[in-house]
Amino acid sequence: MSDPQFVLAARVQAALAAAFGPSYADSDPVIRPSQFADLQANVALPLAKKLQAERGEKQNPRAVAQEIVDHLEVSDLVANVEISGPGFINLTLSDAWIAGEAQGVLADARLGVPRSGAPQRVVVEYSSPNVAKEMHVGHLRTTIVGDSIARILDFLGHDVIRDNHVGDWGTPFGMLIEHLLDVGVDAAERDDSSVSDLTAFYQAARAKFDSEPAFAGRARRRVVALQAGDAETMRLWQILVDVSTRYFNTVYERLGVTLTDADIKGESFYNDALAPTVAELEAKGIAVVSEGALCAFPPGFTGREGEPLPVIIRKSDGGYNYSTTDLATIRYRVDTEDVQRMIYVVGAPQALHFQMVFAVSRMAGWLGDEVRAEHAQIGNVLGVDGKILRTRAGGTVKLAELLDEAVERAGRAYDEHARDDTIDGAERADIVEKVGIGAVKYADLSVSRDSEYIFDLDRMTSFKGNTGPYLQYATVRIRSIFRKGGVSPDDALGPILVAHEAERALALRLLTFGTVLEQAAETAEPHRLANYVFELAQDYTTFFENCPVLKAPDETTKQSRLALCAATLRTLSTGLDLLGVPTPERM
RNA sequence: GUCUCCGUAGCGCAGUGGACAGCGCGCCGGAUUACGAAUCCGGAGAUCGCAGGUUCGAAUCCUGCCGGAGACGCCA
Repeated sequence: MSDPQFVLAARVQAALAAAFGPSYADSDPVIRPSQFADLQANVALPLAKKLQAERGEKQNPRAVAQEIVDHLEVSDLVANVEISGPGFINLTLSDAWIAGEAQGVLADARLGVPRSGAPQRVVVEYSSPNVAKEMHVGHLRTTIVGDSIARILDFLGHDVIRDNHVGDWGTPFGMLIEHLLDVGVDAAERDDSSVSDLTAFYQAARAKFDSEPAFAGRARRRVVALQAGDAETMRLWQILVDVSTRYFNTVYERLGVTLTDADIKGESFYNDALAPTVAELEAKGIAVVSEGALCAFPPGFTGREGEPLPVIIRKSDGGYNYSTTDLATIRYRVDTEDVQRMIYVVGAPQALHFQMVFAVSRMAGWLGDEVRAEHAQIGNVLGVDGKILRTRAGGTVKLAELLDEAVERAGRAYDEHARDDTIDGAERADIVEKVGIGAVKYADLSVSRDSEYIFDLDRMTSFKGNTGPYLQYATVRIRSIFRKGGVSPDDALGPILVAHEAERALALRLLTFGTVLEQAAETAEPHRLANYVFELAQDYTTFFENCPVLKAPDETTKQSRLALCAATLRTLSTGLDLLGVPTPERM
C-alpha cells in the first residue's frame, strides 16, 4: 500500500514508541490530509493530555510534537517537517518519493491495490425485482449500487455471491396464473405483448381479481395448488418466471449489470426450507403463538402502545410470509453457503423489518460476531410531490423510458460537442448509449446511497460538472493524446518525475486509490469511489491544462508525462469499471 | 409511542474529532482557430436546523427540541 497516510502512520507510531515507550506503539497517530502541507500528524494534542497525567506536570503540545519529530525517521519520503499551530506536525512529502510510488502504481497490474489479506465470502443481495412487474426508477438505485458494491468486493479479492432475491412467490401468483390461462399460454411463448407488457398484464389480472368473484375464487384455489407444488400449476408459474427473467435480462444487459440467471435465488428457492426454519425456531423456544400466529419477539422492539412487536413467522392461516423467507435465507447462507458477511442492498423503508429479522437470527445463533448482516439502505426516490414513488400509484417513470430519454439527450449533446469526424454512425450509436447510460448510473452512484431524492430527469442526464460524461471525457482526452502521439498506453513506462505542481497533485492522488476502495467496501458505499474518481479527473484536467505532454520541453519530461497519463487512464478506467460506468474510447 | 434516514451557499450534494467547511449547477468576469472548450481559471455567495453537553479541539460524538420523508401483526 503506497498511501502516504499509512506509510507515515507506521513511522509516527515508531517515533511515539521511541520517544515515550513501547506502550505508545499502537496509538492512533491521527494522520490527516492538510491544507498547509500534504499531511499532518495531530497525535501530539491528545498525547499531551495523556502525558500530563503520567508525568504529573503540564505538557505543552508543541513540546510533545517536538519530541515526536526528534524521533521521527522519515527522511526517505518527507521533504519538510514543521510544527505549527497548537501542535500540528505538518509533513510535506518529497517529490522524488511521490514520483517513485506513482511509478510503482504504473508498474503494478493492480495499480498498487493489494488483494484483501482477510478475504471473506460475502453475499450481496440486490436488484430483487418482482416477477410479472415492470422495473421502475426505484429499482434502478438498488441494482446499480448493489452491482458496484459487488464489483468492488470482487476486485479486492473477496468471494462474492451475487444474489438476486427475486419476488417470484406468494399470493399474487394465483391471479397471475389464472390470467395467463385466460390470455393463453401460447401468447407467452410467442412473447405476445398481452403478456410481455408486464404492467398491463399485472393490472389486467388485478382488475379481474377485484371485480369478478369467480376469477378471484379460481385465483385463491390456484395459490393453494402452487404452494402444494401441483405439477401443472408449477409449469404455468415457470412460464411467468421465464417471461420476466427474459425482461430483467434485457434491462441488466443494457445497464451493464453483472447479474446472470445463475445469481437468481428468488423467494421460491427457499420454499422447502421454510418449515424446517420455523421448526428450528420453535425448538429453540424463540417462536411462540400469539393471536393465532407464530411469532418471535426480539427484545427492544415495541409497537404504538409500547407492546412488544412481533416478527410473524407463520400466519394464523398456516401460511408463511416474507419474514419467514428472509429468516430461511439467512439460515441457508450460514449453513450452506458459509458466508461471513451479508449485504442487503434494499430500500430504506425496510429498515425495521431487517433490524427485527437480524435480531431474531442472532437469537437463533445464525448471526453473531463471525457472521455479520447489514442493511445497505437505499434512500427513497420521491416524486415531484415529495412522496415516495410507488408502482401501484401509476404514472411512474418506467426504467426503459428513462434510459431512452437519457440516450436521446446524449445524442443531442454529442451532435453539439463532438469534433471527431472519423466516427461513423455505428460508433456514434455506441458512444451515445454509453454516455446516456453512464450519466444515469453515475448520478445514482455519486451521492450517498441512503439519502433520498426527488426524481429529476435533468439531474440524471446532466453532462456537465460532476457527471459520468465528465469522467468519460477525461479518459477520452487521455486516449486522444496517445492516439495523436502514436504511442500505446502500455508502452508508456516512465520513469515518472514530478516537477510541476499539477504533476505532483495528480501523482499523489494516484496513491490513494486502494484506500478509497477499501473504505467503499467496508461501508458498502460506492459514492466514496465516485468522489475519488471525480477528484482524480479534476486533477488530471488541471494537469492537462498546465502540462503539455506531446509538446513537452524535453524528451524526459514527455516520457514522464505520458507515464502519468497512462497511470491515470488505467486508474480512471478501473474506477469507472468498478462503478459499472462504461467508458467509450472516443466521444 | 418505537425505529430508520435526512436538515451544510439560491439549487443539488461531499466532508476520517483537527487549523480559514469543500465540490457541482446557476450567477458575474476571463481563457479556445485546439496534445479534444462535454474543458479550464478567477469572483460573489454559509449563523453547518436550534439549544445544551463531552473534548485541548465538534458539521462530525451524546442529550433534548424544531422541521422533512418513511416504516411499524398476519402484502412483499
